[in-house]
Amino acid sequence: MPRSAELAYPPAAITVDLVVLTIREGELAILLVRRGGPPFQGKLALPGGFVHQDETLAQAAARELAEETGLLADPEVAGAAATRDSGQPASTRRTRAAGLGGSVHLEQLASYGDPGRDPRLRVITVAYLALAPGLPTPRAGSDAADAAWLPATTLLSGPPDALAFDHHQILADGVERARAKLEYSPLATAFCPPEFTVGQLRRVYEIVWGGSLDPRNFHRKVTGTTGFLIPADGTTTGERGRPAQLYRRGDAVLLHPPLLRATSEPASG
Amino acid sequence: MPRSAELAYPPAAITVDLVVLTIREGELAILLVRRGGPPFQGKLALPGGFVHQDETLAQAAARELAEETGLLADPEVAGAAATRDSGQPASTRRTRAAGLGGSVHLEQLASYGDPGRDPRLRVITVAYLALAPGLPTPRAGSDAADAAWLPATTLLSGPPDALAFDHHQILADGVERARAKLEYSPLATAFCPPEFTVGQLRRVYEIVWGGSLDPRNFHRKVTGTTGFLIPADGTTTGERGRPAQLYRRGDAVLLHPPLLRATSEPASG
DNA sequence: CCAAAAGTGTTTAGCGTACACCCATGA
DNA sequence: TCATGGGTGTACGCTAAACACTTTTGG
Repeated sequence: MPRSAELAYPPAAITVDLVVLTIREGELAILLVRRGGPPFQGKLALPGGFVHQDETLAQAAARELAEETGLLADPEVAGAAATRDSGQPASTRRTRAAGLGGSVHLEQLASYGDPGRDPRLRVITVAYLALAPGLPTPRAGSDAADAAWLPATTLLSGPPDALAFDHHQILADGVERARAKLEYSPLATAFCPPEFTVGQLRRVYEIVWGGSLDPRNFHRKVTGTTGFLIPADGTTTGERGRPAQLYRRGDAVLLHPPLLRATSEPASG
Repeated sequence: MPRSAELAYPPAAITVDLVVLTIREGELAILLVRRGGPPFQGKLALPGGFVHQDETLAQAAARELAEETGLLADPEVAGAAATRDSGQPASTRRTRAAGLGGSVHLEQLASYGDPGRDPRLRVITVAYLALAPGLPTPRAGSDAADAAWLPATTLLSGPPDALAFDHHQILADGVERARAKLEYSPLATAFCPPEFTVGQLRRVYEIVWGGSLDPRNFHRKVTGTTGFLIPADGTTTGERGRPAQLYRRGDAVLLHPPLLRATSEPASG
């Protein structure tokens, strides 16, 4: 009857870990840091850190994201207002304004708390998934001197112990979440700059899903889904081929009907 | 730089809370307990408790579920093998064999950790969603003397402070997860006994989604989706109308294509 | 002119929807 | 015989897939 044992709880630490995905050089890339101390010294790991006493989980994730990338996040879940940049704890780090995308998509992924996942003490980590437009610099924030973008698919097919802790599993869950949400949400626009073309958006789908889509049908599909895309003024220029209409992401939060990947997908897994 | 402050972490407690859903008397019902002590004394709350030192989050959820309902769970996420009934901590509670469903669907829902959600101390709770076949008794486990099944939709439309803590939000998230997963997964079978008819399955969809479905088209749809249903020997008898073929849940984990609710759903939310 | 990318039109096949219809049982 | 629920057949409309075709740029 643990219910009666008030306040007598087993000690544990709470951290947030970030699966930060972007698209770089035609590949799905993830932000990783190299650990400077034990455990798993020298190994690659997801960026993250302890949750402070006075902040929500979403605020902690947004703070870590700002510290590692200099990007401002736009949390979607848990309803917490973590976009406010005041009330930050005294830190020498200034949260740099978002370079390309205005704000980054940030949502809670899942929690991981197996005993022994951290050899030092019981640590429960709440993983967050962040999607950002392609960042040109391999390391953005000065706080993340050891941060680097690595190809996500290469890591996924590699050995699980290439990453510290259970971060390989967290990465796999994050990529799978992103792949799934492209189907029924306008999440792909989070990988794009504020104004983008249908072709750019299609390339996002192709890279994340790992296939090819018919440009003509894709164009009709996304432009025909109300709330997905809003035409912006102007077209591309200086590119090869015919100039393309620019779009902004619409206010739709769900796609009806969804874009389905691989109709030949087996019904049983 | 919290990274260098090893082991100097803010103290917090980790709990699991359960959104246990079933279908009783033609309604979606949730298992709630009445709190016997502060805070929120006398209020209804989700069943739950502290995570023990030597157990995974999924194991903690399965243990709490067994203590509250006497049902054995079948965790699906986080890959943890919590189905083993050996290695349980010394407890006077025997996990009673599942009465109707063999095992209960159990999956991680989300984590909630706003500062102040528990006035006593910082508590991060990992919520789990459990789906069970209709239980005839309003209270199953002797450990849950104050447990009762309440209509979920009534609670959802009621005031948020009818439940303790942020449990109204957790309940809402759990119900929404269940509703969404009926579309693209065979999850509805978790509300059914091991052998069931297409009509029973359809009633699950109608109750959870809150509408009516064409019995003829529903029948063709679910029987035509490979891996969803496996015909069992025998048919129903003693019921009104023509006897119905019995089915068992298949091994499909995803439904392709999904069953869509409300084609008239607005594209923007 | 040619290559490349954007965008439109058209055909066809598959699926969801609506509903007519038959089947098998209890009362 | 009737009511009730199970199950099949069929016509219609919408959508996705496939692909021919035009448009508009850079080289």
